[in-house]
Amino acid sequence: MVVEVRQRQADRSRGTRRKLMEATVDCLVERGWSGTTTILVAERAGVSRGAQLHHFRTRGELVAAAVEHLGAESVLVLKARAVGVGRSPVAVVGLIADFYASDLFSAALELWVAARTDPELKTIVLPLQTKIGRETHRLAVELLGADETRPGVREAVQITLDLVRGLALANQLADDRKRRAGIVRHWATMLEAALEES
Amino acid sequence: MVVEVRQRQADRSRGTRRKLMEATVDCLVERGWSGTTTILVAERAGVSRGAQLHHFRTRGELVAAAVEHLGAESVLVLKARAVGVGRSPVAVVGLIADFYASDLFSAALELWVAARTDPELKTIVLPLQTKIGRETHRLAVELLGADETRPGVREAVQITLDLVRGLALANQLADDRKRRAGIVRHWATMLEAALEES
DNA sequence: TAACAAACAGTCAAGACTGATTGTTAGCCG
DNA sequence: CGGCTAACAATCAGTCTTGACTGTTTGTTA
Repeated sequence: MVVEVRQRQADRSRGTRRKLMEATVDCLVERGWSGTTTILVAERAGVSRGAQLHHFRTRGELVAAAVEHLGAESVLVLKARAVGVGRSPVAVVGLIADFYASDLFSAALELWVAARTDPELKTIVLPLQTKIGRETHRLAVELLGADETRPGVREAVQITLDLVRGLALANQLADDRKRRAGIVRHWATMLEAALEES
Repeated sequence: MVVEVRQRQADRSRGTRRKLMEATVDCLVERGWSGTTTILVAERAGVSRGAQLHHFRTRGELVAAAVEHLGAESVLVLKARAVGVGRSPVAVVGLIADFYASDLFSAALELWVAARTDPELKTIVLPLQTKIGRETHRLAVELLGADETRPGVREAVQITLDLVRGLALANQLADDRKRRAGIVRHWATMLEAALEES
């Protein structure tokens, strides 16, 4: 019984933390970095301010946790979507481009930009960004079935990722889907050639 | 005499406004959007708070003016740098990529991201962004000596611009110059092929 | 069952930011 | 020379955000 109850408590605790972290991400998407206040997060999470402060003593702590959460979730989402996607360059580039056009990226972008001028945030975001960047690269290589030992292939994959980030940027202020699709298609063709080139 | 003095006054007024707008851009670069407070801007500009409020009654007014100023300056800077640059794709792509890696872009990015969740700012930034995007595209076409009537050329130029924006993003948190140079070189080769392809 | 710990709720004071109000100076006009 | 206006200065009140503090409920251990 003792163990069970402890489990129940731990579960609840974890649930509350999760709700807070997810509410933080939601706020980032809806209100942006400066609009993400602790009060708003608590309200959105349906958690009292006291409970919030119990779990995350400062805004920094909350954000740090949210960043980690966001990073983990991003990778998961991307991998999940990758299941069942064709291996053709168009499909793969489209997949990644669409992912970068999602709300998750908007939230990440808010953190990214804020981290530039916020040292505390930077120490959290920078290493995570590096890690996610690497993982995304690896996933792209895998999905494309690319052979990185061949000359130019590694660069082509890098171009793909930098390009989709640029496209994602253009998508922040207005719906850029149509233009994006055209560019994705065009780049996919070039990428295919680069991958197959002997 | 009357006219002269009026002129002197008008000059001073314009100078103060300019100082305020430039200080706003500086603050954006150094402190980010939420760190750009009216007080800080006034201090940086060496202008009293009263004078500031005299010229720009609200924060919104100040920012709107700064955005316009930034836009105009960006185009000028880019065009100025373009003078005397070789017409080879490597040189042109490098030029644009370096420009997007400058402080001016950091400031623009702050506004860009903030505008996503700030309707007032959005109404200012969006049209200007469209305009600058078009001008940059035109400039790139001109510098590259590209013939947009040929198939794929327009898309190749668009890819170039979206790519450099993606690269600029990666450059925000850490100095990415080395990696960027490699990608620029690689893409320039692909671009050259795309432009010359009959 | 009594002592204790963890989760949670509500209140409050300090500090920051914005914008409004009031006062001052320089130069023109009649 | 006195009134008048534009530019500028200084102060102040209201609002928002943060995090500290105190109290309450629920669960745990001896």
